Amino acid sequence: MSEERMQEALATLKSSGVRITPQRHAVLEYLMHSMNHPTADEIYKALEGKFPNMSVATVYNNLRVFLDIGLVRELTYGDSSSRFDCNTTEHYHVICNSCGKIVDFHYPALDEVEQLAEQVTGFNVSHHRMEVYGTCTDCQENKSH
Amino acid sequence: MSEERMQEALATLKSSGVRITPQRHAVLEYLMHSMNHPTADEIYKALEGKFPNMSVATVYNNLRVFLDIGLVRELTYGDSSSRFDCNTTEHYHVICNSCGKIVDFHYPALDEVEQLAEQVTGFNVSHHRMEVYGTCTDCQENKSH
DNA sequence: TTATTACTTAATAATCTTTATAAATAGTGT
DNA sequence: ACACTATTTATAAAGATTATTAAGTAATAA
Repeated sequence: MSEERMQEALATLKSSGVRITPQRHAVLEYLMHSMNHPTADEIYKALEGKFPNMSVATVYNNLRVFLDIGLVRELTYGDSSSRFDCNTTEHYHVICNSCGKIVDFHYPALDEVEQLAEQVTGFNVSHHRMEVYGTCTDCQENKSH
Repeated sequence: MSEERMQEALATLKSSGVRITPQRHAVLEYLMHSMNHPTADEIYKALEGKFPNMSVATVYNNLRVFLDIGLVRELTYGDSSSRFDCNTTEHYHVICNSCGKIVDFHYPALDEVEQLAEQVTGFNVSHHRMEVYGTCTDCQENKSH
């Protein structure tokens, strides 16, 4: 299942004329298989074992390549570092105010919002993003103690 | 009109036991009267003339105070620095992919999304945010040349 | 196969935003 | 006016990201 997506992504890269290097492959693979929207640093740390000499810049470079092609999305929240999400299926995020946990949340796309925004502002709308904030179950329990 | 909001904000500060210093007053005033969701640095630069010795830290300190009291909201987008919005009336933002312009967009609050998110994830939901992205009218024109 | 070229990596420095620290200053209540 | 404490200032420090440059590596053509 996620193998398919991986093959598809590799094909997209190839057709965009992007070389598939071992480091690039590893970053993409990590993104594909990770469910927690990692930061650049988390990716870097996770691949340290496999690529002891890899530079942080390489992670950033490759993330930018993926971003440009549209393979991944960059998510910026209040905290200092960006997170990267390669889940291309439409979904929203629910974020814990207290521990920062991010949970995927499926909801029918809000097309009518985009349409109204276009009418009201004259923008040529491309997409939207939404996040819901709250306290996750773990943090709710911790607080009650 | 915005004078009322200013008075109201000052009252909120006072009742929270926060001192109203000239610098603090100026930062708040600038936020209140600015319509373009400024960054901390923009605020700093704008007040440089009036307060030649003001420190950047002062801007950040005051912004945090305002955030804690709930007078302003912090907006984090893809670009490097946070923006600050003191418009407390509920609204969403439409952001230009090309020039970064931010336009306010009024739409009935998506309460049902919050409710469903609560049910599905078990979170105790506090709020949500949404941004619509696209190309603004100016950038559409520029592209067509 | 070899050479050429362009792309990619790695190492490092630099930049930029934001936060921490400590001393000086200024508000506020008495 | 005095004392107490919050706030400002100046500076340094931290952290994330980008720029730079030299070295390495894949793709392509001769």
